[in-house]
Order: sequence, then structure tokens, then C-alpha cells
Amino acid sequence: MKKVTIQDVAHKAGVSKSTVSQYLNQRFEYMGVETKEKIEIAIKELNYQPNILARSLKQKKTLTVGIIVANILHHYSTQVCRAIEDFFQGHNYHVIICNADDNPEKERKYIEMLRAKQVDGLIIVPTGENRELYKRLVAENYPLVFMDRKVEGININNVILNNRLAVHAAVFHFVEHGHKKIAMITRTPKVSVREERIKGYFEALEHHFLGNDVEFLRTTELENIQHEFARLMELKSPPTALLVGNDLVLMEVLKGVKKGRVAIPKQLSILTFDEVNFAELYDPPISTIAQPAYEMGTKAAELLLDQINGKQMEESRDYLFEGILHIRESIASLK
Amino acid sequence: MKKVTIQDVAHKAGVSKSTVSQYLNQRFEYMGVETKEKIEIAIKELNYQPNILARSLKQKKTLTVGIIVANILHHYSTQVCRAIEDFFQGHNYHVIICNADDNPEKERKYIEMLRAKQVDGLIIVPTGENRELYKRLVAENYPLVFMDRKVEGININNVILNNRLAVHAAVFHFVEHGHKKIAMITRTPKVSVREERIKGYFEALEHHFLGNDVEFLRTTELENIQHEFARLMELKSPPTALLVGNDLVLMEVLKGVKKGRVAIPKQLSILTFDEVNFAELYDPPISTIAQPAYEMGTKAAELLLDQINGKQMEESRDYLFEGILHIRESIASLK
DNA sequence: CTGAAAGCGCTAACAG
DNA sequence: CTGTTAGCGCTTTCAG
Repeated sequence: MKKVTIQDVAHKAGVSKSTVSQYLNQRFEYMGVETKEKIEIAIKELNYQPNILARSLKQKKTLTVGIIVANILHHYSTQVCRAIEDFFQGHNYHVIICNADDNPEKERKYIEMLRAKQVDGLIIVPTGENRELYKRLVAENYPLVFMDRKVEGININNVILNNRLAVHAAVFHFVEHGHKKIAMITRTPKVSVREERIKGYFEALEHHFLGNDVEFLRTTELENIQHEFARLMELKSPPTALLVGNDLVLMEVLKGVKKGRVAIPKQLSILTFDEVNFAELYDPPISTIAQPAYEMGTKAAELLLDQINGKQMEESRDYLFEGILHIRESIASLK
Repeated sequence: MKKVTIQDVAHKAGVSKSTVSQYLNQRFEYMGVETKEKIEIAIKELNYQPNILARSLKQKKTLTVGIIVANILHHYSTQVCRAIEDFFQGHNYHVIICNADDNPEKERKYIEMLRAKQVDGLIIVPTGENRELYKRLVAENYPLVFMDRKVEGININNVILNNRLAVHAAVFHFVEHGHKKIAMITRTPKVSVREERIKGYFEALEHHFLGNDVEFLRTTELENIQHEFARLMELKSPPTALLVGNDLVLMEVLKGVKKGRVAIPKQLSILTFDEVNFAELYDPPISTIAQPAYEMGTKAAELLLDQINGKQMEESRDYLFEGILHIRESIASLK
């Protein structure tokens, strides 16, 4: 498994290292056509592959960017990653994807690892709990874009869903169909998304004069979702409509639906955030608020590339996208 | 965004580069405790991060391995990746995951990219169509393990499911429940898995004297699965049981089930390869043949690490794992 | 049009 | 116990 180096190629072709380097970098303007051919042949014969490490070390850029997603199990994350990959592929960059698994410690390690590997920039769906580290990156002016979640006090480009608006739309849809007892279930609001959604939820209830029944809002860890859902349905006056925080929460809710033999949508109408691959196949088909994940990923990638190239036009700011309602049979009309 | 180098640290601490390097590599046996402290402080103050690129260049190893999966959308792939990551994390290696998207061209590019990045080894779920490239890697004695799919004529460690056995078990289960018309639907058999499964299917039919109705075997591209499924159910004598090739095929079949209003399991019993996250939630719950994906990933990782460390004990060979039947309500008894 | 030489940031003998 | 030195494989002036 001997590595063949540029030196070997040069030797075989009877030229110097630098000439081979020229060749590799497509600078053959002033290169003799036969030199070129000799090099070509030597490379083929030796099956030479340049060592990117050495090149990056010299050039001080790796043409590689990193993505760290909080949790790759979300359909949203995979979509976003795909978009970013597609974008950067077209710009001759490599992309390294890391999954923090909702674990701030892992996130920290990945950030440090990627920086040590000298990636040229980072797109992060932050866990939100490494504020100091984020700050340091921003202070160093390291190319960085956040997605999906904002972190208080960090001045950075954010690509996010307009969560409040999305929740307003969801609640409005329920109200239109005659629902008055509208609940929401989501994971514990450690990150901005969930906070925004909760805020939007209360705003919407208020706007529709539906009071502000704290019992109808359930926030807990994923493991307890089933339990909380059961408790929700055991209320003396249970909700007739439920807004679900994301695809993973939905899975738990549906398990609860099954266990508790809750009739959807007769007994309870359901609307969930995020696209779910089996939404259409479930009985009844589940209504969703999809995020334009691919577009959002592309936007984040563009912003990052601009930063890398020092072409950032404006101040850092939020780039808001709108949720897309897919109304299916999981919502009953009470009118 | 100035990069701080080992030189800067050395300067600030008033020692030489090499001493700092010693420190970084935990060789403080013979290091003065105050030297150590000075370095410690300098690193903190400068917020120094070693440049892995430079280190790897020198050491001729990157402590990084690559995984290339044929299609990350398979639940199997994500499980496997997780296992491999967990394993290597524990051995201080980094893992880069790439998704070939069932595209041999992409696969080739990723292999070349990862090699150029000097990863120390590769675990591949091969598309099967880059035989020459695979061969070259093997010839170079490059650390390499294949998973899930064998490639004819490549002498390499393979970690795979015993597909024939799994299909035998599946057919046996159907037969036990009185099924005689057992169909199978899967993607076009470009890779060994599918071939093995088809072979196993015919073997099992023969063994149970069920004849060899070619009409009951459907192999086609993912896009045509729905169509083929419909045709299967339109036969004058349609099957009563169906074995589904994998989770993605299942999605298509279930769409077909819905469109064609096929009653599961009354009209058709279903058993699918691979775990599916909503298997339990579907109505009726879907029976599956799970692969011990996590164990398989771990095994592959072990094999790779041994190769990297030159500790490969035996000849390359196949490591077979057994499928795990999860029988749920999607299978009716005809007795 | 091509080659010599310096250097990217780090490690690894080997002196001292 | 610490510093000097020589590279890892590549790119990049700058001569020729």
C-alpha cells in the first residue's frame, strides 16, 4: 500500500515536481504538449492520487464544510443535509455531516473536530447549549450559519421557519373547523423553535378568544410524550384538536393513540409539524405543516459560501421561511 | 480569523515548538511541571487548536475512516452507521459518512475523495458496479470491508445477512399458516442481496412443493413497484402472501395497497425485509424480517480496525448474520 | 515553457 | 528535561 507522490510522477515523467503540480492544477497554458502527455501517462501508470491533506495545508483551505445537525432522525435534517450537499457539490466543496444526537457535549466535540480538520465553514442546527463556544466562533469571524433554531444573543445568520406564523395558521385552521379545545404537545422548550411555537400558540388562542388553558399545553421529554398524551386525553374535558411538535413526537403520540384507542379524527383531530414519510399511509392520513427544508438548506449553503468568500453583503439576520399546510383526513370538522 | 499555530504557543510559553508538541501528545514524563503549566496557560489564552491536517500529513495517518452507503434512506443504513460511529468513537477515530444514492458514479467519486483525504480505511455498502475500482483497492491492500452486498470476484471481508436462510424462514412461516400462493416483490437484482433472496425464494418454494410460478416474482425499479404490485393483484389467481424486498419497496407496496383497496391481511398477508419505524403503527401492524444491523455494523468496524492495525488474523471471508422474524398481524392464517 | 527552493503546521529522532 | 533539525506532500514565486 505504498503511497505514490507527486515526486514519483515527476521522476517517471522526467520532469520536476512543480511541473506536475502545474499540470494537476490545470495550468497548462505554457506547458509543452509533450510534457503534458508524459505527465498524463505517468499519472495513469502509477495510478497517482494527489494528497489533499498536503494541498490543504499549503493552501490554507480545505474546500470542505461541515454540517452539524442536532438530531439526524428528523426528516427535516436529512432534507436539509441533502440540499446543502447538492449545493456545495456544485461548487466543488466537500461536505461532512455530523449528528449531535441532541447532545450538547457531542455537538461541542464535533465543532472542535471539524475546526481541527480545518473545514472552511460550518452550518449548525444548534442544540443551543454551547453558547460560549458559538460566541467564540462568531468573535473569530468563522464562517457559520445557524438553521432551524436561534440562540439568544448570538449575532449570526439564521435560516428558520416562521414558527409563530405557522402555529397561527394551524390554530386558525382548527378554529375554522369548529374546534375550541386545541391542545399542543411538544418537547421541552430548550430551543427557540419550541419557544416560538408556544408563544404563537398562546397568541393564536387569545386572538380567537379561546382562553388560555395551560392544561392543553404539554411539554416534556420524548420518553414521556406517551404518558403526557394519555393524561391529556384523560382530562374531564379533553381537547378535540392536537398540534404536534415534530415527527418524532408524532411517533410517540401515535403510539399513545393506539394504546388509548383514541379515534382519529372523530375524537381527536391531529396536525403535526414536519413532513412524515407515512403521513399518507396512516389511517387516517395525517395533516402536516411541512417546512420547505430543501429551500432552507440551499439558502443556508448560499449564505455560508458567501461568508467563506468574504462576500457577505449585509449584516447577519434571520431568513424566515413559511410552513406549508397539508390538510388531510386527520382533521374533522365539528360544524 | 487568524490561525494560531504551535509556534505562537511556544513563543508565548517561552519554550520551543517541540516541547509544546510533546505536551500536546501527552508525553510529559520528563517535562518540568512549570514548563507544563506555562504551556497550559499559553494554550488557554491563545485558544489554540492543533491543526490536524499538519499532524496527519506528518504521521501518515488521519485516524479517520469513511463509510459509503448505497442509500442512506434505508433504515438499515442509518443503524449500521450509528454502530460504526459508536465503535470508532471509542477508539479515537473519526468517521465520515457518505451517501452514494444508489449511484455508482457518486460512489466512485466518494471513494476517490475519501482516499484523497487519506482516510485510514473504508466500509462500503457497495452499489456493486465499480468492480475495477474495488479490485484496485483490494490489490493495494487498502483496509476495506463490504457490508450487506457481496461483489462477485472480490476477495474481501463481507458482513452480510444470510439472505437465503431468511427467505426460507419467511416462506416457511407463510406455509405454516396455510399459504400456497406466495409472491415476492423486490427491486431489480443488480446486487447480491437480491439475487440471494430470489434464489432462496425459489429453493423454498421447491422445498414445499409449491411449484415455481414465475408470475409471483416481481422485480422492478422503485418507480414501478406500485404498478407491478397492481398487476400482481390483478392476476386471475392472485397471491395470498407477499414477501417485500425492503423498507423502501414496502412504502410503494403500501401505497398500492391503499390505492387498490387491498385488505391486509384478509386478502393478502405481508412480510417485509428490514425494520420499519411505523411497522407497529400501521393498521394492521406489519410483520418484518429485521436485520441485526447494529451488530453487523459493529462487526464490520472491528474487522476494519484490525485491518488498519495489520492485525487481520484470517483470510478474508463472509460474516453471516441471521434475520429476525417479527410476526405481527399483517399475516393471516388460512387454516 | 520548466526547475529550484522555500514553506504550510506539525512530529520525531537526536543532541545537549 | 528541552531545543535543533529534518522532513510529511504539496503549491508557489521566481529564475532561467
